Amino acid sequence: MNETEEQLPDKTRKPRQDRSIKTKDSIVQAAARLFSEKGYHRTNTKQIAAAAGVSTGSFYSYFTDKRDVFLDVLKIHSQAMQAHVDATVAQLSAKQSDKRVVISHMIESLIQSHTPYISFHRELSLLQLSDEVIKEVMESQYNISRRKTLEFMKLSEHELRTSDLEAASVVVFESVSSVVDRIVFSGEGVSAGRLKAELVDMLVHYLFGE
Amino acid sequence: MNETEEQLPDKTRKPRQDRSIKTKDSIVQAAARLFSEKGYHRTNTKQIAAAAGVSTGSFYSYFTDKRDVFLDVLKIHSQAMQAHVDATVAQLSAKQSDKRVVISHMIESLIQSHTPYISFHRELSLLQLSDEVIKEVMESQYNISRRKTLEFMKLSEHELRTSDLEAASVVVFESVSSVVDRIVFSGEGVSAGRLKAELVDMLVHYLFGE
Amino acid sequence: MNETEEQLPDKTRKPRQDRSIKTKDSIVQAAARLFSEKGYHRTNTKQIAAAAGVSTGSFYSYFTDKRDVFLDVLKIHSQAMQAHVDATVAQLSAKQSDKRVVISHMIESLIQSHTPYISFHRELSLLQLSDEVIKEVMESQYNISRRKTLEFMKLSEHELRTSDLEAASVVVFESVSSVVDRIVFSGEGVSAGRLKAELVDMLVHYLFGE
Amino acid sequence: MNETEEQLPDKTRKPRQDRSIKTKDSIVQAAARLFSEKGYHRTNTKQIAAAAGVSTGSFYSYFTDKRDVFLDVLKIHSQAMQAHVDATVAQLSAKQSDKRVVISHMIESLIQSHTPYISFHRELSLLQLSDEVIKEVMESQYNISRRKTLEFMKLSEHELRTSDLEAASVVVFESVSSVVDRIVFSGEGVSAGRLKAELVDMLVHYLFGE
DNA sequence: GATGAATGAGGTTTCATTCAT
DNA sequence: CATGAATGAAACCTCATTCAT
Repeated sequence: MNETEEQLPDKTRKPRQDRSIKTKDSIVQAAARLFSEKGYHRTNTKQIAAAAGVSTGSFYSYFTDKRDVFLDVLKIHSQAMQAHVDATVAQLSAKQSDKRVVISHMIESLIQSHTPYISFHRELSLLQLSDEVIKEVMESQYNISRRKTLEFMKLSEHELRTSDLEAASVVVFESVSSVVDRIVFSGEGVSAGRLKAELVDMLVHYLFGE
Repeated sequence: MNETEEQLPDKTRKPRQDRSIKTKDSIVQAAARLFSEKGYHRTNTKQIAAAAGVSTGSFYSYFTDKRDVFLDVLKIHSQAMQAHVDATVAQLSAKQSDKRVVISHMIESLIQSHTPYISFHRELSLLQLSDEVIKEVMESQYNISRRKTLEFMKLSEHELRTSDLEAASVVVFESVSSVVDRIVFSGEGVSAGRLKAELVDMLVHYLFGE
Repeated sequence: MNETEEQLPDKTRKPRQDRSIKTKDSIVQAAARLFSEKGYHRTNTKQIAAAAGVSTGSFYSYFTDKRDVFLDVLKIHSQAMQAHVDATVAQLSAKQSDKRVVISHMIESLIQSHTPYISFHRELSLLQLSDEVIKEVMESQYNISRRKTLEFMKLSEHELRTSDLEAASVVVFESVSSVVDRIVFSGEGVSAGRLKAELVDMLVHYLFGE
Repeated sequence: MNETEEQLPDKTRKPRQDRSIKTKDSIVQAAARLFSEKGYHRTNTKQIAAAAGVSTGSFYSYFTDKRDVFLDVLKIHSQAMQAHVDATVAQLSAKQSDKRVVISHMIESLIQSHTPYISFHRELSLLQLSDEVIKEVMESQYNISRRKTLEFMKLSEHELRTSDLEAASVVVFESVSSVVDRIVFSGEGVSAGRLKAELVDMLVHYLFGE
């Protein structure tokens, strides 16, 4: 977990052959699963290698270190998430449904895309602290999401109550994220349906005032 | 060489002398600081002991392990937080100010009480995953906070738009927590004032519809 | 931070390569020597590793802990001992020599096989106390030896004075073991030859009455 | 566990007052019990002090170190044992019973005196290895016992078969000790009665030839 | 290339002993 | 004197990483 990045001649293999790509992918998959299940620190490289069906030696020919896989897992996770949300947005915009339905779908989609990564997500907040690169990736992640939220809101700009769209997008994004987190993470307590209903209600009233 | 654990006769010291109490306290303080600064996993017991100005041996006569101090830090942190919020609530109720002001003060208070623990808070979500005891402490923490939110809302029950107070309290609590987190955590980006203003606006419209 | 132990995925290494087998063996050898020289408690894993010419890490990839090597040393020691005795028995039976000579050879053989492990042997009685597994290994060890004594006696069953062969085999085994121990262990005092002569005399008179 | 004894000005208290004597005694008692139960190495000074109802500080004003109590325990143990045997001898000699009965009583007496120290006894063999002083105490112990055995045998010298009394006394002592150990130590297997019967039989035939 | 054995720094934990109160 | 808190050396053990085969 170096913070000061030096430029070493890159020793890791750039997969060009099919088999190689598959191997690298299986390592990332294995790592993603283990990180989700047990967290970054309680997962060791030997376990990742074993779960991916390769030797520890091989692990290190695909990744410089443990943090390196983590970064890959992070990227893949982000892409999957963004893609899912993009798809949903595209679908929704086309249909031009009423606000309440749009927001409701949006949230449902977020719950879907969140679910596979429940605990991985938690991990991020921790590592973020201690690693500049991860911090940046996360930051950019956040910004992309926030900007998307912003753009999504701009589609209905003339109908919005607030004039500070920037701040509003943060508030909306955070609120949605945290409630979705709670829905996905804790099975117990208040039901998902009720929480979602209230969240939608809150956003509609906040944004459109009606 | 024992396999079947017999009774452990002399475990962690229960402070009898004043000096002892002070030592234990200084260890908790040091741990709290280090956990906040560097995170749980990047802090080791030797560092905690050193920061508290005691030997590693002392550390282990007050706590069985790192997790054990963590639990104490967690409790103290929670108590401080709850106390701060309680004080704010008490003050606000007395003044009977208008909704917007009340919520605004409330959020300000949360920001204040959150600030000292910025990163410690992040840590929690991670550790929660893998430790049943911590999970329980956190869960109970969350429930206390949620119930307080609920009670706070009930003070104005007849004015509220929603009928599902339970779900509403979760949504409100999560939204406030996450936005406050963002305000406290990231110095950059949209200013605290603007975020707070939008958050207040969202809550007022959601809860009181006006 | 786990409380409920999950499956331990990657415990001690099972030697697959030749090198690995050699390493494991050299650790056992080193441990055997050190345990004999200094006793179990005064030998630590670092010393064992160093004596075996490997790192502490290697030690722990072959054995879970010190007790674990001890068990291996114990097994190897026992096997060597049994083999030595078996060889002697085989040789003696063939020759059909007179009782006094047979017993004398037998004891001589025991002295030979005992010698390399003088103090290691002492250690056993202690550790036995506190470790169920070691207790069992020792118990089974003892039973094998006792049964062999019994079988050896049965070869001359019709000539024996006693009718309680079971009890007799215990008494014979214990007497022989302890006197052999004394012969091997303490260089000083009464000479080995004289002790052996008396031991033989005692057994002959006890068993065959003449 | 120093091997080279230096002459330090003795800091430990020489108990002159009653209370002091009682305290020292209770520490030795506690230590004896714990050593027997868990062995020397698994018993720590804190436990001994606690079991004796004193502070660790007090422990060190009565004994220079852990080994020091051990030595005391050892001495007391020996004395008790010798006394018990002496008493038995005195009683037996008076009665002038027949050989078989005498030996039988003797062994019974040894079993009685052994029982309270079963495992403590095992411990000795280990520590012996690494501590010169303990070695000497044990050696002298052994010699006293052996000499007593010798003297006991001399009472019937004219009836004995052997001419090498010295060697015979060793063989007798070792045989008796080990079989008694087995009787006391392992409750399972062949019954005490049968073992004792065979032991007596062996000794009688060996010593008196009949 | 792939393998898995080896490394060793760094973390955790214990406990005999000292010493301030 | 008694107390028990404090000490720290020394043991234990882990795991990211390297390297011989």
